[in-house]
Amino acid sequence: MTLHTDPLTDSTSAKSGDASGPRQTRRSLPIALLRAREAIMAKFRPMLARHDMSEQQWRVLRILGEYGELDASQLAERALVLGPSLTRMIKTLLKTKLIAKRSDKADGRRSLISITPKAIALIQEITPESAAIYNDIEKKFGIEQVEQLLDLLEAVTKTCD
Amino acid sequence: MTLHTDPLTDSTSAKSGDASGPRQTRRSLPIALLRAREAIMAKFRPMLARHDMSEQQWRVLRILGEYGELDASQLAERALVLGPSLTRMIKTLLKTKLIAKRSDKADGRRSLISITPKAIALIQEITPESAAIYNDIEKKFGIEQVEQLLDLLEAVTKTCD
DNA sequence: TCAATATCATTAACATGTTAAATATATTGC
DNA sequence: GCAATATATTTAACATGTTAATGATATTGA
Repeated sequence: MTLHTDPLTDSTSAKSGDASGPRQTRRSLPIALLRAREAIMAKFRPMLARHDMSEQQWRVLRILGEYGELDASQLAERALVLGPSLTRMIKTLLKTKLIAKRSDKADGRRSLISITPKAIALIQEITPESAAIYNDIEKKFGIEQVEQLLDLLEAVTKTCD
Repeated sequence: MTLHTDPLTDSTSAKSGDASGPRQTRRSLPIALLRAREAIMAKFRPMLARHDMSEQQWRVLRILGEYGELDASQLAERALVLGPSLTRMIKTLLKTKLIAKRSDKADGRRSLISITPKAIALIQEITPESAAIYNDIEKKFGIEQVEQLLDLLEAVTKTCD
C-alpha cells in the first residue's frame, strides 16, 4: 500500500525524522490541544444545549459563581472571553436575567457584573449533570492521568504567559 | 486577608475538599485546555498576522500540504473546522488563489480541494518562523514535557472520541 | 486648572463557530 | 426504472472570535 505523495516533501528523499516541512499536525501542540478540547466538549455540549446554554455562557456564569461580582475586564480574562464578545453576551444574559450589571461608583468606567439567584439555581441544576460527565471521563481516562494532564497544562500555560 | 464569599458555597461550612459546587475552573479540563491553547497561540498569532493568515487558514493549508488533495469533509475533519466554516473559508482562499477546487467526477457531490504552488511557497515561508517559535516553547518548557503532554492529549482524545 | 495621556467599555467590521434546514447527487430496495 | 433514503455540500441565522477605532471616564503632569 502506497501513501500519497506529500506535496511539501519529496517522499523519496524524506527521512523519517525530517524536520524540514511544517510540524506534522499530529504532533502539533496547538492542534492537539484543540482536538482534545473538541473531543471532551462533545461530551458536554448536548447537556448544555438542553439548558439553552453555550459553553461561553456557562464559563461566564461559573466564574461569577466562583468569584462573585467582577468588573468586565476581570470577568473576560477569567472566563477566557474577549471584551467585545463579553459585551454582547452581557446584553443577552441581562435579557434572560441571569446576570445583573451596575456601574462602579468609585470609577465610572467600570461595569460590575454579578449573577442573579436565577443563575445560581441554574448552576446548581447543571452542576450534577456536568459532574457526572466529568466523572465518566475521569473513570475512563484515569484520575491520575487527568491530574497529570492538568498539571502539565498549568505548567505550559505559565511557561507561555 | 479574607477571600470573597463564594455565592454558591457557604464558606463557613465548606470543607477544602468540597465537591458540591461546580468544579473549580482552575482544575477544569476544558478550561485548562483552552487556557493553555490561548497562551500558546498568543505566541504564534502575531507571526501569522504578518502573513495575513488566520490560525484556521493556516491549519487548512497545512493539512492540504500534508495529505494532498482532499474532499471537503475530510479536510474539515482533519483541520478541525466545521463544514459551514470551511465553505466560507474556501471562497476566500479561492479568491487569494491559495487553493484550487474541482468536483469529483466519480461522485458529483464531492468537492476536491488542493493547495496551489503559491500556497506551497507561503507554507515554506511560514514554516521556519513557526518552527522557531515552537522550538522556543520547547526549550523553555522542556522537550520531554512537550512529548509527555502530546501523549496525554492524544490519549484523552482517544478516550473521548 | 487644564491639557495630555491612560484605562475601561463599547461599537464596527469581518471571520469563524454552531445548529438546523435546504440543495444536489448517490445509493438502495422494490 | 423509480421512489425512498442516504450522503456531501451549501445556505441561513445567530453567537462568538478578532482587531481596530471610538467614547467615556480617570489619572498624570505642567
